[in-house]
Amino acid sequence: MIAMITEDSIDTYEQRFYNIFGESVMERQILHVDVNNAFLSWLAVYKLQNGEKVDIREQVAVIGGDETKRSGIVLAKSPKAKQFGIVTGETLYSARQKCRNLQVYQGDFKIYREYSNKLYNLLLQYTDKIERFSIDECFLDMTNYLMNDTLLNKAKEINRRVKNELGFTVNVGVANNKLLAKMASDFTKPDRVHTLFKEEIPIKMWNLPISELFMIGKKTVPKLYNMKIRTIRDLANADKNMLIKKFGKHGKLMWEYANGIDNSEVQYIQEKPKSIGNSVTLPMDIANIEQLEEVLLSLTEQVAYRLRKQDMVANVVCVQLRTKEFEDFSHQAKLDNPTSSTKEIIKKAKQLLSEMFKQGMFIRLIGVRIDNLVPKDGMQLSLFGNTKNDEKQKKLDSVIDLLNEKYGYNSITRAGKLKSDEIVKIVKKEK
DNA sequence: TCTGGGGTCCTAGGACCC
DNA sequence: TCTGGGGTCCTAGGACCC
Repeated sequence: MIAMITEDSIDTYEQRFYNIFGESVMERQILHVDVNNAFLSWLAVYKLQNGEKVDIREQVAVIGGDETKRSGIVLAKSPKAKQFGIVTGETLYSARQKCRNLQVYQGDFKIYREYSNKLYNLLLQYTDKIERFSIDECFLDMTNYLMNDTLLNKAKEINRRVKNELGFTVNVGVANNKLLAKMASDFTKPDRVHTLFKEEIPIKMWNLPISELFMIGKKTVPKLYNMKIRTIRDLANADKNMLIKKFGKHGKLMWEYANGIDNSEVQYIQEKPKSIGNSVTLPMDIANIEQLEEVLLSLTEQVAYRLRKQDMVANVVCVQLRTKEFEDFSHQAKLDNPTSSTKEIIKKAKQLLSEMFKQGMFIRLIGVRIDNLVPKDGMQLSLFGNTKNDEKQKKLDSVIDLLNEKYGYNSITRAGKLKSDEIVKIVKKEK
């Protein structure tokens, strides 16, 4: 029998899907809620609620970093700014070139957190299986929470209620797994509800360019283009084993995603962090290791404080440098014993810095990250540790934490530590 | 007036042990 | 004197996400 089967027919899709997973695939009812232009919308709502007359969402406006701190990039844009071709991540300088009278506003993370929590609390009325994927995105597992209603109706209700009750708009993606729900919420914006069920994949998803697929970034796109893979359809129809050979695990993942396959669960139980980091672009390039050590200490204190608040200890310390030429380096090392002590962590961090730093380097960014975190109560006690000194250090750390909590972070400083604005002064003076 | 900061996961290569 | 693989741990760097 000769059958005419086009490559992208629904039949081949279904066939492939069941060939791989058979009947075992459990269909779940998933929503993805994505705040439209989150940082800009939230600042707009905050301003309106505090007496401001103009809605900055109606302006040609962006939320930007701070150019005086050399972090002048676009973090969010209004629809009108988008019309000028302004994109997230580009420099404010470049954005201004595209639009002469661009309005630039500074962001405020306190405001973001507040509105993010309001959204979360509203969503909790629909299901307690919510994964906070980022500050402005949530996955909802609605599988046993539909109450004789349809998933689409719930999505529309959430979309309407957020707008009416919280004052900003969201896109809601409706699907049977997380990947498809996320792809759906990304379709057309703002203030929309989109479905992406299995049978809709060929029409709604496969015509999109591969760059639109979740987990395909700017390094992978040109590689796929060289292989004549340009649309998600091309990728879905590509040979899976060839992709695995070329891209390893990532190849398998992107083939599955192109075919709409994703069996991951909504992670509604908040997991403990696996690493904690803090980094800063310096106000000006620094070529002096003593000054870098001062900054490193300041960064490390915050990291260790956050670690202790989690009741965890770290096994690995990692120091990161970026030169003025934008070259990135990092060195990491295991700690002798898992610890949350600022003193132990900074000791290792300084060793790593001196390993990496060479005379004549101009450093633009410095960062510290602690890794391989484990819960404190599960930690192994050191057989040879100096218990008395350890106890003393622990008490010191906890007193500092207490003061930080009471009077705000950075309320007290250890001897030898300079705040970053003082570093600015030093660097300026030397110039 | 160029180019943020906070994460997670993966890979390749070297050291080391059996 | 020459020649093995398998396994684990560690580190540096890179890719991706928001």
